[in-house]
Amino acid sequence: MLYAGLMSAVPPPFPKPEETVGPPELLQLGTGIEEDEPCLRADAARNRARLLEAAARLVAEHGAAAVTMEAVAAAASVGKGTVFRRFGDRTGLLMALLDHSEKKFQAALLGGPPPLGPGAPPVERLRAFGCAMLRRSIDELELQLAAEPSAERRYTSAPRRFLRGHVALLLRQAVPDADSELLSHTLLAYLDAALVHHLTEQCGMPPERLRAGWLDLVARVTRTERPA
Amino acid sequence: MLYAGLMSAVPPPFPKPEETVGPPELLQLGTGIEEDEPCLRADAARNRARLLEAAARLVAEHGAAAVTMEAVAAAASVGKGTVFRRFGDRTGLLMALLDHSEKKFQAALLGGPPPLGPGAPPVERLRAFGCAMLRRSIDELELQLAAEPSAERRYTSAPRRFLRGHVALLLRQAVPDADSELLSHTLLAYLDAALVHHLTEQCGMPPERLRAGWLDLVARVTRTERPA
DNA sequence: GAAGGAAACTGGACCGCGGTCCGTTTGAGA
DNA sequence: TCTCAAACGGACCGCGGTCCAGTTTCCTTC
Repeated sequence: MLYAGLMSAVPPPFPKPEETVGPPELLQLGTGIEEDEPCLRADAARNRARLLEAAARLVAEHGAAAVTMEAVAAAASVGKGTVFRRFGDRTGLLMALLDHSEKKFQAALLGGPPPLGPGAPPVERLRAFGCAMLRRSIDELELQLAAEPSAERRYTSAPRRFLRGHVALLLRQAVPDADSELLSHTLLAYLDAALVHHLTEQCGMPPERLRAGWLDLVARVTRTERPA
Repeated sequence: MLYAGLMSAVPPPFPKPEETVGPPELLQLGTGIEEDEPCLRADAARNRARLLEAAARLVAEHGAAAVTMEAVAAAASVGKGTVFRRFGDRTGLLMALLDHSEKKFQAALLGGPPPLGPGAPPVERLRAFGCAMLRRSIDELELQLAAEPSAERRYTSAPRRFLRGHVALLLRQAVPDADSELLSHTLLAYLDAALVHHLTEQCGMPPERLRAGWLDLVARVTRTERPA
């Protein structure tokens, strides 16, 4: 019984931190550029903005490892408890930092021009999706790595669920006979930030090879031919 | 400069903790059942054994979350520094706990009976490999999850490198025209402990479906037909 | 527009754990 | 027996995360 309390999901001390993106499976696109969470008290909104700005500055100046909760709180002239109340934990803060580019990407998938957005055949959209993800991963590698949730929560974060839903949707159209839910996990795994980091930084693979690998993978999984 | 020292790989305070398995890419099979690391002073070997036994007991009695370095040290009547000297960090300790089953699995791959071991056609060996991995993941889920290294080291741990080498080898035989290095990462990702945990525990998928998904994935990747 | 009260927010003391350091002890070869 | 590298152990540090007493905001009611 010594450690009994450690394992159960205890209710958080404050109501609820913040969800990075709309809860269920598909987000509703807003006006396009809205920044603040809707219902936030004036002081809370101000502190939230200051915290994000301070965190971004720390990342830019000292790298993601310098983003300790205490440092961010101090840099924003705010108490430590406030940071946790707003973002839940360190991962939540880092994910909030990535949220802007995340939202933009989701908008491009849902309403942007083809082949990334709707209008192109599904296999082509899959190809474009992977290439865009690889670009994004390479650009924001450090932050994406630092923001990686613990193993238990890795597959339940809102952005992840959205991406998976998107890929599964395209797969259902492209290969109706397959278990598109499982296949979508496989495809997304190829684009995982940690893997991309390993291959590019630690193995020295050129991004071009990763891109070619993605096109090949899509071709095999959908049993189509690789594009010319 | 405030955090300059945090990012570089500092030399460890003691010579070198311990590698879970032979360094390069392929392990050399020993007599089959050797337990201790070769050159270890008597007191060190004794403490190592006591630590592993204490850790295993803690896992069995209170779950992997109860395996804190301090608790293990105390349970083994040993200093905290000793635990770190022997195993490097928490991940190292947990991986050492998994080492026995790991070694057995590697032996089965290298010298066991087909289709897991050599002798069967490569595609068939791939199928068997995945099913065996799924079984193992499901059995040791908690420990495997707890032992997951940080994102930076996830793809460089010795067991991981071995498994990847094995899959890449089979892929080279089965689909010589593909980028088997990249494909092997994709296949291994399907068998990742965290994903298996998510699908079985959080989504409630029956293991049978995962197994079918693996067979389908292998078929697509190798451009073969699913077995009867 | 003033008053008042509940809900939300704040901030810093506090805790436990992973990881490091360094003075002390011990075991094995000469 | 002597010597010294190796191993030991516990004090120490920084960080993520929690708690709670005090403060602020906003909404309702007059």
